Formats: sequence, C-alpha cells, structure tokens
Amino acid sequence: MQLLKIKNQIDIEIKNILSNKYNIDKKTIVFENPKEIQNGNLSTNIALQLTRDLKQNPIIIAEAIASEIQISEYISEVKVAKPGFINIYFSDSYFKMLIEEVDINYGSFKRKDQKKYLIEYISANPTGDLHLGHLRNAVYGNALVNLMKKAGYNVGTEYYLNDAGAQMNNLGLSARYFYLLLCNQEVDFPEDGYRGKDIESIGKMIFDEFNNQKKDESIDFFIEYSYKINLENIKSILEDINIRIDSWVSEKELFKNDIVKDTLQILEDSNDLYEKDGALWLRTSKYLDEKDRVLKKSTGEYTYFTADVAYHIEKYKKGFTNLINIWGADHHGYIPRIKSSIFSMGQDPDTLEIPIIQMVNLLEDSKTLKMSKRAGTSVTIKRLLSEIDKDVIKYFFVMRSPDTKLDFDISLAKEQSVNNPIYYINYAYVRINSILNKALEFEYKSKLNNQYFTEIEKNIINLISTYPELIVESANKRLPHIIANFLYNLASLFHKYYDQEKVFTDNPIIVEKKLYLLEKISIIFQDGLNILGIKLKNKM
RNA sequence: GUCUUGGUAGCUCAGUAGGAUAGAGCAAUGGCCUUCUAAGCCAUCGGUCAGGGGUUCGAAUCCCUUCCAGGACGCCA
Repeated sequence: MQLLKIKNQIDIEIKNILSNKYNIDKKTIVFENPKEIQNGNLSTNIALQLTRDLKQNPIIIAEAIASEIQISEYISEVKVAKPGFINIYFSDSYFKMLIEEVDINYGSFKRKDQKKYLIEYISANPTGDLHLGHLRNAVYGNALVNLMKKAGYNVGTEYYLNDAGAQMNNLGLSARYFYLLLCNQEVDFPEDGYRGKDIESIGKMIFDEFNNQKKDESIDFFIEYSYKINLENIKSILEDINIRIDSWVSEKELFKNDIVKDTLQILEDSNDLYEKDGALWLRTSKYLDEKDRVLKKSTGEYTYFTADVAYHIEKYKKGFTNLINIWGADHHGYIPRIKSSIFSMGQDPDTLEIPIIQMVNLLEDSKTLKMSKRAGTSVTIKRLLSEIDKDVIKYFFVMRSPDTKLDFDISLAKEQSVNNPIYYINYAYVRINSILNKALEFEYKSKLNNQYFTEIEKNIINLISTYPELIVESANKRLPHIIANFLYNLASLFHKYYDQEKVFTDNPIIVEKKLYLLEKISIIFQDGLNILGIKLKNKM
C-alpha cells in the first residue's frame, strides 16, 4: 500500500541522515498521521526524541534533519513545527496515487507465518435462550474473525456445546416440572432448576405434543427434548443475525470418544496430578493459578474443567497453533486454571489468548433488568430482534471497546434508532448511491482526469489512506471498534463534502473526478461494514 | 480480602506502543433546503481527563498510592 511504502522510504532516509550526521543508530522512527491537515500528511517526532542524547534544541535538530529530506515527486514540502515535529506534505500527484489504489482488495493483507487460529466464541450453554451478553460476544467475535481474515490471519471458528453434566439434568428436571404442572400433577420445583419462560414453554411444547402420555417418562427424555429445542433456537438466532460458526463441538462426544480419558493419561505423565481427599487434582498452582483444581470428584464424576482441558488440547491436535477464546467478564477468574492446564499438557500458554468482553447491563425505561437465568427474567434476543433492526443492535455492540461495560436500554435503542450512528454511516452510503445513479442518467463516467484536489478532498484521501494500517492495528489489538470509529469519521467527512461541494456542476472534468472519489469512498464503506458484519441499506 | 475491567463535557462514549489548542453523538441555543435524500451541514454552550504524588523536553496515556463502580473468587457448569 502506498502510505506504508512511503513511510518505509522516509524511514530509511531519516535513519541514513541520523547515522551520517549524528552517528546515531535509531531502530524505530515513529510516524503519525496528524489530525490537523495543516500539520502535514505524515509527521515524526524524531527530533524531540533526540533532544536528550544530542543536548540540543529540538527545533534545531528538526530543521537539520528536515533540510536533508528530499523533495520528490511525492513529497511537496517538509516543514518544522513548534516543539520540534517534522511535518511532511504530500504532492497532488501522490494524493492521486493514494486514491487510485483503492479497490475491493484494499487493506487486505497476506501473512507469511504458518499460524492457524481457532476462535471460539459464544459457547453459551444450551440450557435456555441466548441473552444480550451472548449477543455482544457473538457480534464482537464475528467482527474479529472477519477483521483478522482481512488482515491475513488464517482463522477458524468454533462453538463449544456444554451438553453434558449436572446442568443438563437440571434442564430436564425443569422442563419436566413445567410439563407435569400442565398434567395437573403436584411437584416441587427442582433445587437448581431454571425458571425461565423459555423452559416453561418447552414444558408446554411437550404437553401439546404428547398430552399426559409422558408423565412417567425417564428424565433422559426431557433432557434430550429440551436440549434439542434449545440448540435449534440458538442456531436459528445465529442464522437470523448472519453469524456462521465453522464447527460445533459437543462435550458429550469428548467423553464418548475417550478424549477426556486420553487427556488424563497425558496429564499422568506430566507429574501434575495427585490424589487428595478421594479426589483427583491438577496442580494448576504450579503455574499461574492461585490453587489446585479438581479433575475427578470423590464421587467419581469428572468436573466441567476436566472436559474443558481435554477440549483445549483437542484444538491443538486438530492442527491449530493459536487459540482465541472470547469470554464474558464473569469467566475471568477461570483464565489462570485453563492456561495452567495448557502448561501441564506441554503447550505454550501464550498461544491461548482470551479477550474478555465486559457485561451487558440491560435496561428498560432506565430501569435495570436482571439477567439471571434462574430467576427467569432474562430478556431474549428473539424479543429484541422482533422490535429493533438487527443491524442497529449489531452496530451498537461493535462500536464500543469490549473493555467497557455496556448499558443497553431497550426503549432508548428503539427511540434513538433514527439517530443511531449506523444510520449516519448508512446515510452517507445512500447519498453516494443516489448521486452515482443520477450520474448514470446523465451518462457521466467516473474518471480521474487531473490531479487537482480541494482541501476537503485531500482530507478524505488522507483518511482513506490510513485504512490499511487500521486494519492491521485493530486486528492485532483484537479491537474491531477501531474500524467502526474510522467509518464514522469517514461518513462525517463525506457529509461535510456533500454539503460543501455539489457534484453536478458545469465542468465535466470536475464532475468525473468527484464521481471517481465517491466510488472509492463507497468501496470503503462496504468493506468496513462487511468486516463488522453489518449490511448496508441501499435506500433509506 | 485477592484477582480483574472501568472512572474523560449534564448523559453515552472515542482517544493509551507518551506528542501539537483533549474529540464525537445525545441534550441545550441559534442559523442553513428554488440543483445530487435536512436520517444532513454550520455555529454557540459545555472539561480539575476521579484525587494525590512521581518519571521527562512533553502525561488522559507510563509508575506508585488513595477513593468510587462493575465482574470473578465451588469436589457448580
């Protein structure tokens, strides 16, 4: 990409100047894209950084360096500014080159490393409907996958289904409870049961289908029935919001296929296993954990953790070299033990990365709604999707840093849908479409005839030229919201441009140039929102 | 108590591999539709970047400390 290219060139040039002039070998030179265009298109603070070593006024150093930077076809001016910045200004012909390189593959990278990433996300237990926390996780994960692919990473995705253990039993008991109620049979509510409307409706479904024929049916029937319904619901919601997962792994299968047993065998060799109080322990405290963890209870049952260790090792066995688990903040305390287990299994724990997504606080009319499954008040995505545009919801989740807890007010989201930032971006796109359609009518072509750009056009090109770097940065930092912010800024510049300069004027050369620019902007909107997993409307 | 994430404008948030006068949206006030979609644009108002110390040419950003808020601390899953 052009901007990266020219940065490299100037980087080398300045390093040469430094070594010739001051005999200094500087490893990295920091470049910035100044916010204000009067500070140039590229800027470096190298002179400021050298003040201590050289014991000179930074302005003097900056001027000495700046005077030796070659003015070229691409660089029209090099200036020194206040404390000691060196500001580099691009030539018009370079702006032309910057915008000319924008196409569908703009900002797409290839990586040379052989790493294969597996991103596991959502992995909500199939004990009920998905809720908002899962949705944030899903939307973030989906955007991260797209982003990393764009940046050249080799990425696969997975959903881990906890379809074994006590919780499945609780699910079955709860469904049976609601079913038996409908059969007019007095029963106690199960101790750790789920009270949610979703489970209640499963009880009703069973009753509707079988009447009271299943009154004496074994618990397995209720477990299987409920599990199937829940899994279908989860899958259909993910389909509704256009999120695809490559593979689904079942905890039950891990036991069936002896993967858990095999894992214990490997751990046996690691010397990190021991028995105490009739239970089997893993010495996780040897590595990162604050205390050891039980793998096999004194009752002979395996813990959830055991299956999870087996599951993680299985991921490596499948050929993935790097794992990314996207977890909610409530799972934070679980990180040290799982990383420790990876140590014990002979893998490098640094190859397991765990971005933590902060909780979603659900509000309605400014009042907090509790999201506990047990209390049965969790608000389902199904309900939200029926009331609010799914792309509005998705943008709302992906526009913010995952490190901030999110207040999601249902009533506000509905009200503000008109003022929602996604519409601001989409509106820019719609305006461009509308102009381009009109251009077809008038039989204008888009064409870059000369290299004259107005101030605002240079601003736009300048911003667009940073897109490829932002792709890399946000992918490496695992922060898709950086792209959301970028798109918003681009939309803002476009709206300004739209307002300042009409496209259809008397001069066909200028019309063609503007159409050309608009096509490029449109490409960026489409590409960026595609990464975020959001569909653009063609008309509003 | 320990671990962890936050604390930036009235509200919701950007901005942290140290950089130029700290930015948006919403809210408030005032302007802009006889040419491409006013879901827009422009202007005004609004800040002790939680408090205190430190590091340095330079700190919202790094370090120490105090306070406040969310989350987690099972032979549950």
